[in-house]
Amino acid sequence: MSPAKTSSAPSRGRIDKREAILSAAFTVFARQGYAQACVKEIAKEAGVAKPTVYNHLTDKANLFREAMTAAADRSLAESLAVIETLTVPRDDDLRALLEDVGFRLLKVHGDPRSCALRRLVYAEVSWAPDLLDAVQGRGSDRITEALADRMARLSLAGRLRQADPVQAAEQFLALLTGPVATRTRMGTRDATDEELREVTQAAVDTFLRAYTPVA
Amino acid sequence: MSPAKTSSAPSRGRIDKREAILSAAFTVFARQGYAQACVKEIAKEAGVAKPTVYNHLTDKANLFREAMTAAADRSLAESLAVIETLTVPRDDDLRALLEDVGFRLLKVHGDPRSCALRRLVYAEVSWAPDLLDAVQGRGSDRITEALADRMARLSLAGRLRQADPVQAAEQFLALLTGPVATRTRMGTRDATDEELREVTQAAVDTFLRAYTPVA
Amino acid sequence: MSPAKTSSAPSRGRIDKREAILSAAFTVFARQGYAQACVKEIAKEAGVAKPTVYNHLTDKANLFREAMTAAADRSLAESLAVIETLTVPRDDDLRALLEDVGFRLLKVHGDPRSCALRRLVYAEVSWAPDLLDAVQGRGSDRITEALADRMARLSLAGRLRQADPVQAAEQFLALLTGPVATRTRMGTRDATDEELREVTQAAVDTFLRAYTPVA
Amino acid sequence: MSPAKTSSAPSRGRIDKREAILSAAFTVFARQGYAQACVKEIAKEAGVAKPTVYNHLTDKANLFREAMTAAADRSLAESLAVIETLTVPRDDDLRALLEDVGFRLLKVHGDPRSCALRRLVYAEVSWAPDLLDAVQGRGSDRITEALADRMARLSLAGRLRQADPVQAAEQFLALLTGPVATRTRMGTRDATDEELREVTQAAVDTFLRAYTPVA
DNA sequence: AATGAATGAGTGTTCATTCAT
DNA sequence: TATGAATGAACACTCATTCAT
Repeated sequence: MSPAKTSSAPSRGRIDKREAILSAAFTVFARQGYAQACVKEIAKEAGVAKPTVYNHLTDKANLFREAMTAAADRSLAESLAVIETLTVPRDDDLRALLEDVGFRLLKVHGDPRSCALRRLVYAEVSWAPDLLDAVQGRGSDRITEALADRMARLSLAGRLRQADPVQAAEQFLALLTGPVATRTRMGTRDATDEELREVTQAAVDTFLRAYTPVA
Repeated sequence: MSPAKTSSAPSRGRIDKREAILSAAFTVFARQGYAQACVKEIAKEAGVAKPTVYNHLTDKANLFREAMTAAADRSLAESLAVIETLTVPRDDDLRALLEDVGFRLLKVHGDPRSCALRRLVYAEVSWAPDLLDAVQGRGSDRITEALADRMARLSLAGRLRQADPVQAAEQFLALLTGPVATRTRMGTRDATDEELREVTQAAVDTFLRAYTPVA
Repeated sequence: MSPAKTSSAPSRGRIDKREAILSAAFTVFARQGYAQACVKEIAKEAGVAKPTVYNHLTDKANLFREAMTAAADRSLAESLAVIETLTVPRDDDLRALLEDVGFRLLKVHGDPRSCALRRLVYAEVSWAPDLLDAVQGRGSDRITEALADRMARLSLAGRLRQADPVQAAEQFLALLTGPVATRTRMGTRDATDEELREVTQAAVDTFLRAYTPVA
Repeated sequence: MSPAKTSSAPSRGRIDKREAILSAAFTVFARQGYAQACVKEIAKEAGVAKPTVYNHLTDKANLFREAMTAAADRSLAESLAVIETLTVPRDDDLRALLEDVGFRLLKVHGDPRSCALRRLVYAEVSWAPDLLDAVQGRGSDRITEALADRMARLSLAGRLRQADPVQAAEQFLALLTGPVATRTRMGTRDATDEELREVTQAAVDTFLRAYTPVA
């Protein structure tokens, strides 16, 4: 049997290799930053020869961009999956639901790969401003929008007061991630689940105090 | 007679030159990032020869650290000066005061040099983790603490409800800076004063809804 | 049935492909020089895949040699065809005949492909000295010899004075091509037909002054 | 005593090093051609480190140009010195004088460095067309002009017939160098002095037959 | 016989750093 | 003390060449 017949695709090997390179690239870039990372090391990490990297991805800069957007897509998908679960609750326990969603968002947000992604964008945005369109455009913005959608539904259902849903979403996210950022020393230290719970509870508490309908 | 005895300090020329180098270094690092910046260009920007940079600051890495901490000190001082003005107001207009302080904090936070500083810390923290001690230690942490002090006083004065002042400070800052970060695309776009006002008002509004005493 | 049996030769497709590769190679080598030319581009120009080039021609160096000798053969044939027309004229107009032959030799000599060929030989002769055997051996030398033959006949016929026919041929060619070389800036600029006519007339004039029988 | 006080110039070391590099560069380029030559080898030949080459000459291409023009200047100076000696002879022996000048021009022309220079210009002119302005402009053209000046004087003195002096110069040079070029296989083989004498005599003979006044 | 994919070797160029002045 | 000059190490990128299909 010839190797790599794991899938039915005609040239699965090529795709696998490309993805292996992108994944290795993200790992190395995350470890060393863009400029310090050298293509040779990325190639070694991916188990291919250096020119193969160039065959597939043209350029160090392009390699960087592709690796970043791939990582951003992964990260976004996880966050959206969490937000998906924020529906209008049947029983009265909105607080528990928000805490659950908030906690899981923080877990995704604090995931090493997410932290590395944010750090890299921040780091290299000055010479590659299109990273923002590729990463923030598919990332934070769409997260805020998705969350705003759910906030709007909660308002319509009378579970939150009438307010700009985008602003509510922004603030909910800010209350979650802001405090965590300082505590994890910008993502260089892991936060314990207890810390995350604590921050989540504080965030949800403040959020509900500000957004619970008065009636 | 030695040159440049224009001031009373024992060797003022030396100090001036050192500061010129540090300032030039921050400018260049901010423009190009650590790895892309080259000492030659920093030296040119400072108006000295390359070896002079080494005479004064031993190392590229050390030069970076010194330039960063100097910039961090400047930035921190500005923020603390703003927080200084957050006293317990005599009249009833706490909201106006918070909005004023918040707005000015955002102005400092959004200053190009502050943005560059944050970006650089984020960018290079992986290989220079002591940057955080030097920058965040003297920066965000002390800002949060200083703000927490004032929050505590407002609570004691009955102007805010009883609550953990550190948490209140963290959340106040988060409500301010979180939404601004996404809107300015991580500091790569300037925010208009109107945007800043709007975010400030929303932040203060939510903050007061959550922290006004119930009585 | 194998494809491309349009001709009677046993495997005409193969020959066609080989010639396509050689022609493409000469074009690319002429455009970029040996070292700067890359096999990939030659393959693209020939409309085949890179390994096909290797299948047919083993090596870059060999590809070069084959392309060069093919081009040299083409060029030589043209020159010889011109010299063929230099017969002993029946009427008295030797001058007109020489001018005609000279002009047509210059046209062949100044043809872009001839210029490129000369440039390439000159350029790469240091590492591929056998190019000279392949190109000059079949080129200039045989041209001189062929021309010397006709000079000898003209002497025998009493139309030129008694002299070493090889020397006469050499000098005739030198008087033609020498002045043209400088004027066309070594073949990088085209010479107008007027310029060529002028040079030819001067060459023939000098030649006839020197080689007309005294009687 | 400190080293390199051989001359009075303030920074003679720098100039020496630059010239050493240029000379080494010409040697290596002549041996290997532009593309095959590698800067590392040039540096080794010059006895300096590779970056020193870049400090002095910026670029491989620029290094090439500078080395070529320097060599062209040397070569031109030698030829002009020879032409300088072609004055109107007092006695009747114009033939001997022309043979002497012609022979010495051929020696210069056939000098290994001159041959290498011509080969390199021919080789690389396609990507560096300004080489022609730098080399032919200062080279062949000025040689032709200088020789034409002397031809004009000889005509005025009645030693040559009235004729376009530029054309006479061009043809004289062509009659000398043309035959030599083929015989030395484009400068890859040395010509013996006997061969050179022979060619010179033939050239001068033909030239005088064509340009001696009829009277 | 022809190709897509992969590779090892090698090049130009940059830059932090040191030394002699 | 400040500098011009020099260097060693490193890196992005290219290309001729080969193998499996």
